[in-house]
Amino acid sequence: MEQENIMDIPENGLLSKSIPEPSLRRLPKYLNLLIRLKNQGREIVSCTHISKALQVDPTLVRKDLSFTGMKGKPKTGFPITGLINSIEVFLNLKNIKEAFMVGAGNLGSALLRYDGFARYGLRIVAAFDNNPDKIGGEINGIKVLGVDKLQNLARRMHIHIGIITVPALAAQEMADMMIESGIKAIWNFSSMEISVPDHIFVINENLANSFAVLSHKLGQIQSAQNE
Amino acid sequence: MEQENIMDIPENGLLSKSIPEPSLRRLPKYLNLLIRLKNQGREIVSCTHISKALQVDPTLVRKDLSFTGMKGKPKTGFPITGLINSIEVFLNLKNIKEAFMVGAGNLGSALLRYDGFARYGLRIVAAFDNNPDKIGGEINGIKVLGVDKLQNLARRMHIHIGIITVPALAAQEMADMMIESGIKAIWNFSSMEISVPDHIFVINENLANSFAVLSHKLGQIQSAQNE
DNA sequence: TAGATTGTTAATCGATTAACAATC
DNA sequence: TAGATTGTTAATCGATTAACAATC
Repeated sequence: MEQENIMDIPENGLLSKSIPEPSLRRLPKYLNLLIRLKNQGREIVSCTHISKALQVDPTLVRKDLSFTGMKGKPKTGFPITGLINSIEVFLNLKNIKEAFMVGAGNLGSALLRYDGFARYGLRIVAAFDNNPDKIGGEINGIKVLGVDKLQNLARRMHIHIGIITVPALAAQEMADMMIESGIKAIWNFSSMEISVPDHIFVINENLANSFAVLSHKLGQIQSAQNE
Repeated sequence: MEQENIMDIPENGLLSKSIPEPSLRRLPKYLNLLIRLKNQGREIVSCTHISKALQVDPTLVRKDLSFTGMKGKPKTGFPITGLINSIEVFLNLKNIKEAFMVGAGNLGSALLRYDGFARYGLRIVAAFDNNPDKIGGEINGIKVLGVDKLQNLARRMHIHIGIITVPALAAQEMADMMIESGIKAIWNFSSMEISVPDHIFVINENLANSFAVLSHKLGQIQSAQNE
C-alpha cells in the first residue's frame, strides 16, 4: 500500500511543515512592496525584481513565496494581484480579528489612534485600564473600561487577541487573565517578558531591548572611527 | 614568521569577530532578568539559572555572556553586579546618547512621553514636525521644532541617532536628511523600509509587519481547532 | 574530595545560497 | 528558437546543541 510516508501527505494544516520564522517575517515586506508596485500600475513581477528591491536572494524569495501556495509562470513571473491576495490569505489578514487592549497609557493610546492596523484586519474593540480618569472615556472611538470587566467581556465576545501596554509589574497578571478568558495570541509591549502555556502565541515587542541593539551598533561604529 | 593568521589576532574592534545578531538580541533579556535578581537581593547567578528562567540552552547563555568579556567562576557562577555592568558596557548603555525624533504624531508623542528609555542612555533632545500647531510646543519637556531646523541643529549638536515616526511617504526623505547631517543610526517606526548606505545602521521597527506574524499564527491555531 | 559549574571543541540542525533542469 | 524565469535539489554557512575536560 506504500503508506510509509503518510506524514508527507498531510490532510490538515497541523501536519504540514510550517513556514520558518525568518520566511514568515519577510512576507509582510514583500506585501508592502507588491502593493506599491500595484499602485504604480504594474501587473507582473519577477522574483529577480523583488530580490533587487529588497536585497533578498532571489532563490529565497521564490522559496518564501512558495509557502503561500502561489505558482509563478516561467519567463513571465507572478501576477501582482494574485500574489498580494495569496500573501494576505496566508497571513490571515483578510479576516477581521477583534482584539482587547489592556493599558490605555501613552503607548496604548497611540496604538489605539493608529488606523494603519485596520489594513491588516486588526480591530481593537475595547481598551481596559485601572485609572478612574480614563474609565468611561473613549480614545479614537474605542471605549475604555475597567480592567475588572475584561474577562467576562472577552469570553462573551470570543476575543482571541490581547494587546498589553501596561507597566512591567502588571503584565504577567494581565496575560494570565487574558488566557483564562480564551485569548489565544498576545502582543506584549511591556518590558516584562511574559510566560504562557504552549498553546498560546506571544510576541514580546520590547522596544527598549530593540533600542539596546541600536545602542551597541552605534558604539561599534563610533569606536571604529576613533581608531 | 608565522604571520599567515594575522586576521586571527585583531588589533582593533573592527577586525575582531562581532557578536551574532541572535546573541546580541538576547543580551538585553539577560540584563532585565539580572536586574530583577539583583533587586531580590541575589549576588551570584549561574548560567543554569538564567537558562531555566528564560528558556535558553545553558551552553548558549555561556557563549552569549562570553561576548561581553565577563568570566565566571566554576562551581559558583557569575557575580550579578559585575555581569550587569559588563552587559551594559557591551551594549553601550552607560553613555548618554542624544537623539532627534522626526514626527510628533501619535506614536512619536507616545515615545517622547515614555521615560523608560532613559535607563538605556537614550535622551531625545528635540522633536521635529511640519504641523504648525505642533511647532513651538513641548511634549514631556521636549521642544517641537520645524523640520527645516533639523539638519543645521543635528550638525551643530553632533546628534548621532535619528528616530523616524513620520508617515510612510516622508520616511526616506527624512532618513536622507538625517544621514546628510551626520546621523549614524536610525530607528525607523514608519511602515516604509528605508534604504541607507552601508555605514549607517537602521532598525526597521514596523509594528504592522510584526502584527502580520501574530495574525498568521492565530490563523494556524484556529484552523487547527476546526479540524 | 565530590560535584556543580565554566568554557571549549565537535556534532547537529536549519536557513541561505548555488547549481541546474524544466518551462513558457 | 533563445533566453528569462521558475522551482527543485545539493552545497554551504552559521547558529544551536551535545560532549567533555578544566576548575574551584
